[in-house]
Amino acid sequence: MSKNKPTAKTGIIAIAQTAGVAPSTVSRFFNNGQVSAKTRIKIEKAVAKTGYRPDSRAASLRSGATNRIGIIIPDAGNPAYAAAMRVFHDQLRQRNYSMVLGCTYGSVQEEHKLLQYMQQDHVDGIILYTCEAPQDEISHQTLHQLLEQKTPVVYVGKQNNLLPTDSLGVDNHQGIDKAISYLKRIGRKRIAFLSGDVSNWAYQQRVESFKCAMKINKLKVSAKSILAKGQSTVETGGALLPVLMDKMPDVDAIVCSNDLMAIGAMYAAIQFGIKVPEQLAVIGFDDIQMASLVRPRLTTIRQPILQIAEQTCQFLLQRLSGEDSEPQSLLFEPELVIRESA
Amino acid sequence: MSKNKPTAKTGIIAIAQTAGVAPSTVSRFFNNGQVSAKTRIKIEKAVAKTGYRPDSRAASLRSGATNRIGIIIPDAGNPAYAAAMRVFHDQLRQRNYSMVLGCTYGSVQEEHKLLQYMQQDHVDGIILYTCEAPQDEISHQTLHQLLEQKTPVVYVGKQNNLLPTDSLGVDNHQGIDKAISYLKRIGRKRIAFLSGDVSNWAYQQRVESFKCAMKINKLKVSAKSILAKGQSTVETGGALLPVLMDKMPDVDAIVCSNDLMAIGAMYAAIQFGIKVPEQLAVIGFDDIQMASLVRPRLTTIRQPILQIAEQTCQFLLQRLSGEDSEPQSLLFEPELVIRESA
DNA sequence: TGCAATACTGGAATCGTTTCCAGTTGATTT
DNA sequence: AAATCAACTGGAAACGATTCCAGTATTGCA
Repeated sequence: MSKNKPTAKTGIIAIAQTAGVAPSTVSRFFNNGQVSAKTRIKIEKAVAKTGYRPDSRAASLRSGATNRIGIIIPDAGNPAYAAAMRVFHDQLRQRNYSMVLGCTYGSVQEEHKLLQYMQQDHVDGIILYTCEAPQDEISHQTLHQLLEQKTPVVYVGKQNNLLPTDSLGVDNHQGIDKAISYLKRIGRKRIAFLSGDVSNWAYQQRVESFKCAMKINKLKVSAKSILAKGQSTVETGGALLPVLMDKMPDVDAIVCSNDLMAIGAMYAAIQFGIKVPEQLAVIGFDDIQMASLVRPRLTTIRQPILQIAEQTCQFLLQRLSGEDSEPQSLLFEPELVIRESA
Repeated sequence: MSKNKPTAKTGIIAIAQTAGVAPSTVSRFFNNGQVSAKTRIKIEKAVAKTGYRPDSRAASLRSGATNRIGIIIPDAGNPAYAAAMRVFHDQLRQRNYSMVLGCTYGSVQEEHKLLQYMQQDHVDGIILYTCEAPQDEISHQTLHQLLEQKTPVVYVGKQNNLLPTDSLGVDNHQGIDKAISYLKRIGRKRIAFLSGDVSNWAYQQRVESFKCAMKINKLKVSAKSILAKGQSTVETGGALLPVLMDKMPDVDAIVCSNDLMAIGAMYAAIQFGIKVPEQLAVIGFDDIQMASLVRPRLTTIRQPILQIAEQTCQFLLQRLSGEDSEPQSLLFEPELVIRESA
């Protein structure tokens, strides 16, 4: 008839029992709360014996915080994003956040699914290199809920003026314009634009900027001079070049929506016996490391990738520490770095 | 004196109340359990009204499964790992797993911390591109616990014969040997080896393999011919080349522990006016995409990166689906792909 | 119409923490 | 020596789902 408690086999309660203290005390011990030296030793002994570690799910269920940051990028294989990832890692890990990564590969649906997942998973914050154009708004409601439950989201690549989020990006229009002006200045007139899937809004915007910049510079732009399909990779760049040459044989310059494509296109051109930059000037976008490693070195529109990534963390960390000011927005100026390909 | 329940404001209970059913029924609804058409509609309506989504933390606390896979790699910025990441993403997302990424940047301590974190976070499985050499075993106990609580871990890059885990990797020794033999065949004799930090076991092993292969090929290897420091990047490769030239001015070939370093070293050499491959042959390791994009194209020891990554998922998914067979181990054969740099 | 089998459903216990609230202790002050 | 205060501790109620068990409709079949 003894009323012996069934001696828990697991968790903080087990530790508490073998240490001879209350569960709440063990909890305090782990959360740097104050415990007397005596109990500290007792608990340490019990922990060492059992190899116990607290279950972060239970902790976060009760406390609310997960110490997890969701990061959504289009493609982990693109060096531009990989470089940003490194910055995130350095900044976040040291503050004891872990990162949940999702890649959209240009799919707006995937982007939305990822966002939903992260909502259910209750990440503490989200960094979003979005693909979604302002008009589709597929993810709008999810984002809205996220914000409502005080999960900070920072937008990289576009501004979202429908939602109160921090955002930052690069001035695509200005970048493209610098490239076109330069090309015109060196005497190129028949300029084409190569882009990957315009399902990625940033790329779509660059296409628009191209049209616009051409107009401003009083250059002719036809349907034939814009190609946009496939993934934004070296391979696609290489594949698109011959179809461009076919449609527009007299082209004398191309600018691409990113460096990967530019490199692919440039090498394809060279393989066709076209001289770069003499017969064909090539300009990329991003200035990834590879741009200065290819031969001829790639002239490109530089985005301050690292700087953007750092500022992104800055914004996020501010919100995470409870700051509740107006949403901030930052637009970086791209710079044309002239190397050998144009 | 009415005994009115306080009408929950949140969670599955709230939904249950507004739909007029029991919490357990709502749970069944979300887990594709069987619910009658009538209740299904009621619940759907309630869900739509409130925008409710289940909290995966609570779910996983009770059910055990998190649907989360931990991935630990040395460096997300290295294209070799980025390529693998893409494979993981494709394989795992489609099975509804999400990925928690950690980068160790060659730190064994960080590797251990990441592992501990993942244990506390109760990931369903772990893919580990380990840095740790067999002798340090810093993470051994954590790994042991993980395995004990039935969390499958698959090792990439080394075998761990102390623990019952699946593992796979590439035969470093064979790869290096192929390179050295080839260099000897084309008449190179004064061969040096450039590596990044040997805190990464794979790189350390490649250094050893180099010494060994030189011996086998009856070539002289001195302390001066092996340089190993810094991160395994293009920059380090570039920085190490001049110090090598200083120590060993008559060197006529170098092999590097990865492509990034090889590319850095190669360009640095060219910049010094050294002709590649005539005066200096350069061979890399990995065969990342960049290898065929630099000029001269890089001769390198190819690892079947994608194939390894796919097989890794295969192993993991098998374990995840409950398979309990003997640990498997797979060693891939590297292949020397001869291009222009050697 | 009656009876067994089947399909749903509700209630309560549980997962492993944190956190609030109310003691208990021991030291310090008057 | 009584009173005040801080430091520490224990107990119990959350957090939000899942899951078992038992109970009630519904169906099929004779």
